[in-house]
Amino acid sequence: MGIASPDKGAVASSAPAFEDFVFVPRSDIPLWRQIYNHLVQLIDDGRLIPGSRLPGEVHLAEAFGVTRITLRRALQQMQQEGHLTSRKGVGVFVRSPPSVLSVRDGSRFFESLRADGKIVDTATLVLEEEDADAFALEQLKLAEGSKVIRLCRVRSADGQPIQISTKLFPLHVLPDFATVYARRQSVTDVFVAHGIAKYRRLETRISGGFATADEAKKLALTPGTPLFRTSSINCDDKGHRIEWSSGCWLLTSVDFAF
Amino acid sequence: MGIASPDKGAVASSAPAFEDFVFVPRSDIPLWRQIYNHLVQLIDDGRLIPGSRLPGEVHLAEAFGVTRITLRRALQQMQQEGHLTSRKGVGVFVRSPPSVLSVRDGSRFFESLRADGKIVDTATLVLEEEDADAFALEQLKLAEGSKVIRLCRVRSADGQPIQISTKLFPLHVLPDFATVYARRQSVTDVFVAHGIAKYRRLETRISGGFATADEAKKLALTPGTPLFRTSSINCDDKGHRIEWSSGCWLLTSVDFAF
DNA sequence: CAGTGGTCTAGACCACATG
DNA sequence: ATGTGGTCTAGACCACTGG
Repeated sequence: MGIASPDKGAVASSAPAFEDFVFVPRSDIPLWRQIYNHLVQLIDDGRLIPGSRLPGEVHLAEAFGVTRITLRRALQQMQQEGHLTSRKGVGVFVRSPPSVLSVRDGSRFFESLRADGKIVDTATLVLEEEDADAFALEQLKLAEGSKVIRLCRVRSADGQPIQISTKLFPLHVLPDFATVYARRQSVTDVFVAHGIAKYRRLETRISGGFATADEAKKLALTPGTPLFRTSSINCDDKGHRIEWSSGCWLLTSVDFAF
Repeated sequence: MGIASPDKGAVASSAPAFEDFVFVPRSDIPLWRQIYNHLVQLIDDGRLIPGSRLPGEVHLAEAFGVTRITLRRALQQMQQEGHLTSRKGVGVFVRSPPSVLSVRDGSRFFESLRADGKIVDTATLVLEEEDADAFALEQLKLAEGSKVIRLCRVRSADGQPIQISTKLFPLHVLPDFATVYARRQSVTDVFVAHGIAKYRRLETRISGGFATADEAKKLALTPGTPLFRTSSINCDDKGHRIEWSSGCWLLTSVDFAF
């Protein structure tokens, strides 16, 4: 499986997926669409696995017998749909999302993922205290001059990042956030450690958008790729707001259910 | 029909938006991106209004001083984001969605739209009785051999279609569906006419996808444009399922809130 | 340094919709 | 018949990444 490890040198051009393969162009379907279909098929069949590198565009174009521009039309479509990512000067990589995962109330995503046998990983990008700005004050209904905790994370399944999130918490409610979180890496555990055993969703919002350069980088996507944007507010059983959260999800990876 | 009369009058080539306009290319940003920014600006400023036609690609390319391919790169990006639609042999049309609208429980969308002063329109595409297939039986928990009513609609705001939906109803619960609906054009009124004053949402699902050729046509979009897909089930106060509904929404037009 | 993807040019032919 | 958008070719130069 030469293409499995991109760092090991051997690119997919020497892999079975692009050797002795037959590509018989038809005339009733655009060439780029046929190439697109062919590549999607390779991914669906598991002959191209997520994280692996494709042959260079020049080689691929030659293999399909088309111009580089025509080939790029196919790759571009696949990037828009989240199947591929490209890194300038490096190559094009398979970025196929691990099918669709269901999210019941926007909270316990990763249990269902683990149940599917996926290897789940959470990376903490930012964890800091700061003065609440106007937006934070409004969302968490805090008094002027309050401090908040900001937490930014990336979550991956099988090594493919599928969500980034930013959360804000009122510091005065969760004074030991940093300590507990450092030990457990779990927001729920932080709540429990502060005596908040139950909390409920006050509001959930879901909208759509397109990846900014920064989001694209963190999600290993091409800028402009469509994605879900969610934001939500949690409060404790007395109705006090204890968490504001916003996140970006791969459009093709999530299925929200309520 | 869908688009706000593109046939009427002069095209935008003779409109102020493309006369005496200055376009000074910079070297640190891709040309196509600068053209994209320029066009988006024109739409945001209201100098290009939804439904109007752009000058031909050849003329536009000349106006910007670039190749047609470079111009098309900009148009393509705008199509992906739902700002433009193209019709082969006809032209490119402004398809900017009427900002973002909030949907509280996935049901009373259009009141908020009307409150915004939008002109709302619902067109019925299909209304027929049919034998329930396996999927319909499962979703509505019907007995083998039941009949259902199928209703397909397109909803528009200010002449721009923003949603298509397909609904299934159990015929035996709503025997007078066709008659009442023909008179009122409202599903809620049909429920009321059958003694169902209150109903509740059993389940809502939201996922993402890309417009098929058929969906693209009905929504006046380019195939492959990203969109929301929703499906939901309503039941009466006794828990009997009375409606299964699925729909497609413009990604940039909706903001779901729960 | 060599190889990669990103951008751009200057042509061309086609299918399609409209008058 | 004309003009439109959709597709495709055959080149070219650049910025970036990696060894």
